[in-house]
Amino acid sequence: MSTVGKAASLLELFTLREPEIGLSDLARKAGLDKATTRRLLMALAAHRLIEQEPHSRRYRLGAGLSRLARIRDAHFPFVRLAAPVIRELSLETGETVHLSEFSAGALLTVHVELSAKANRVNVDVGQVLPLHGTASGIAFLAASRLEAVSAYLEKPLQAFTPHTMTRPDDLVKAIALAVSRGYSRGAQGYEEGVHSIGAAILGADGNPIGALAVASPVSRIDDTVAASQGEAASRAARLVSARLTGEA
Amino acid sequence: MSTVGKAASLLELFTLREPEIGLSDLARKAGLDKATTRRLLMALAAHRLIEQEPHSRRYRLGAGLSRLARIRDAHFPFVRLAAPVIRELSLETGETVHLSEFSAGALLTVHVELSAKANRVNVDVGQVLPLHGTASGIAFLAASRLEAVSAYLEKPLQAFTPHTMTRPDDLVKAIALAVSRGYSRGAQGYEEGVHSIGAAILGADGNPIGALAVASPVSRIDDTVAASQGEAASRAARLVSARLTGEA
DNA sequence: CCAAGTCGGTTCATTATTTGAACCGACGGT
DNA sequence: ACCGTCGGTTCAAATAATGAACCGACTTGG
Repeated sequence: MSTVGKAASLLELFTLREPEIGLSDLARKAGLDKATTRRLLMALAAHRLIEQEPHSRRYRLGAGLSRLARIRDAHFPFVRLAAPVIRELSLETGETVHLSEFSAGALLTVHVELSAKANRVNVDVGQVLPLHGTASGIAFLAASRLEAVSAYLEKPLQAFTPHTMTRPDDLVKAIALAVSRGYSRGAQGYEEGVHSIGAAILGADGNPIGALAVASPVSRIDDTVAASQGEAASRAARLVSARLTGEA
Repeated sequence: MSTVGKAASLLELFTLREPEIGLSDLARKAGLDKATTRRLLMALAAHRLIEQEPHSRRYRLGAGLSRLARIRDAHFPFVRLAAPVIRELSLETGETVHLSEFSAGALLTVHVELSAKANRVNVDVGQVLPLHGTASGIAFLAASRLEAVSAYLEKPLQAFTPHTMTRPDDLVKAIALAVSRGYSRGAQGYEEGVHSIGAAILGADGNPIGALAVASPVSRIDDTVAASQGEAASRAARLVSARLTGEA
């Protein structure tokens, strides 16, 4: 792996659950030498992508990241415009709703609004969703150009649960159904017990840039509920798309 | 420079004014070879820190940055907690107010609330403020441990305008004054025509972690106005500090 | 309609940077 | 007093980064 890749991997070790990590721990988790890890951290710190807590000497993500994220957000206000719609959809359905953005061949979860119910689906910001295993992904593929879909289906597809669709034929059918309905429906393709309704969000050029999904415990879902969630999700996705392209 | 440093420099080329940049342009601005630049970009893109617009083939900051910034913000909610106070202070004073966070020996501007007035001071998110040339910096130093101040004053101090204080003695006096008043006052030390009132924001351990400042055109300021801005800034900074440490 | 300049992207021999085992001193349990 | 681990450092060996030259595809303008 390139040195830059290693440095980026270090950044990715920091999570909501573990936002501060010591040097040795970091080296172990990254599979790098301690000396190497330290050099990388110093290089990152020089650009404020990493900070070191002066007291405990542990490392954490740096202020430069907030800065860069703000520049990106000002130019590409995906989360900012979508967040209120996501919240509204979560309130309307009473379920967890998450927003994801296409990046490097997969969907990256960038915003989550959790259900108020005790029995709910929990999704973490930062989770990477495969296109073929999630409702969001199927909805995304259904909105993609045909050649992009074919290219994706040619690669081997990993199974995450016994229910994950890995045969291209099955996926083509699921995608066709999503196209006709305007939303996708999937259950337990990525995690057991989770039912999801997905809808794609389109950019100015008509190509999909992300997706949103309503995630519920399977026990709470029947066809009627699914259909109503589908309508709501589809409506929300169209609203976000419209706002992104300057309409509405 | 380390390879990682070069990659980080590439990220820093993206600004609010120029959020998308082509390969050749990027290489020129960074002073790197085109081939090198491309390799770095690919490594960054693999970790979603950079994206490439499929149509124009230009590069922009990636979604991974939003993700990392969110993790950092959840752990260290500086901007999130301070933003409403900054806005309030801006409305109260009618002037531009900016918030900065200490990082790697300087203050990094992380949030700005612009004055509604036509003649106002403009500050950009991302601007790096030196500790000795700005009111924010003096306020920060005034709240720092003495040894940290001495260490900083030992290094040579760059002059940004003819008014920049570069003699350690002058700075020690300015810092002492800021300590006694609870806020700092400075004019044109960093940019001509700008008057600033700064106040430090303290973390849980009592050490400063950043600062806020009210920035006005010098023409609008007299001692009375400055004193009232000082009181307001000091109050706002204490409120942010309290919220950060969980009080209030 | 062609020539010149640009763009994004690629190649591969040369070169410089990265790497990691061993080693500090300091700290915290037992 | 001992052991393990911490953050951090060193330097010869190994590996990854580098950049001049080259592509084909577009734009521009004479």
